[in-house]
Amino acid sequence: MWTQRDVASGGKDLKIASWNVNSVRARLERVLAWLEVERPDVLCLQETKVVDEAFPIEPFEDAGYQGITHGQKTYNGVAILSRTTPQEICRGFDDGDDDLGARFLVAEIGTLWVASAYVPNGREVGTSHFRDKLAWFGRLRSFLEANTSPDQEVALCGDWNVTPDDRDLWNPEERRGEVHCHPDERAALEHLCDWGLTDTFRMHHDEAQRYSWWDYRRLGFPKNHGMRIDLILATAPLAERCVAADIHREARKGKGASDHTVITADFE
DNA sequence: ATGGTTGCTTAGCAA
Repeated sequence: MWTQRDVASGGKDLKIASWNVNSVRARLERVLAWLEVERPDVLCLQETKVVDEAFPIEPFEDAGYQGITHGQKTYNGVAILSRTTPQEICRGFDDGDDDLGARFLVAEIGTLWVASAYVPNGREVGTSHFRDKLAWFGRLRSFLEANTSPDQEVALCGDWNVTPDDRDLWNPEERRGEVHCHPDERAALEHLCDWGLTDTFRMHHDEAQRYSWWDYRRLGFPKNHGMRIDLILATAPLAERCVAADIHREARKGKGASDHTVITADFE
């Protein structure tokens, strides 16, 4: 697969990015400006908040990307943009159960599998929304078991709506047991990763206080009161090539930002 | 307990 990409990208490296944009139409200029500078090979989007027919695909094509989308009106919505052709593999889990909105899309890019995932928020511990969130992780693992293998190169990118551990939020004591850091959510994420996935950011960074999301309402960004809930997870054959991973805090600055910023992982 | 902000859709929901 690297041979094909060598031709397309002019190098052997692969850069994957993931961004919960909180409306692709509201964020279009900001995302395009970032793409222009960083030129990732693949960009996964979440919370596009638009039906497929109205997704602004042309400006992305003009910037050199092809895209596939899985959207809906008003809420949710995911997309995968790629400098080489992405072949759609699946939208949703195809398990006959309620989709809980447009939250999951898988593409094949060369022989690499890339997914864009928007995990249900869960709202409050103890609610049906929270139970659906936990179940969603199990459904994702079942999907992976049925459709691919940890021996294949797979990148799962998205907004997981879970902090993997206490380093990943600014106020762990205050928030203990609450949504986004409840033990059951962390266990659900861990169980998913036990299938054969690695958090690429933690391969390269041990430090706390590196966040991918800051609350609009509490004006969390200038105080760096946030959470790291956006992750790029990779199977071993891909992870062993991961040479860098980052959170691009600068893309959250200024007016007109999403409440999340963009994250990347680089593979050699 | 509630507030604060943002986006979509237009008063209320979701985050």
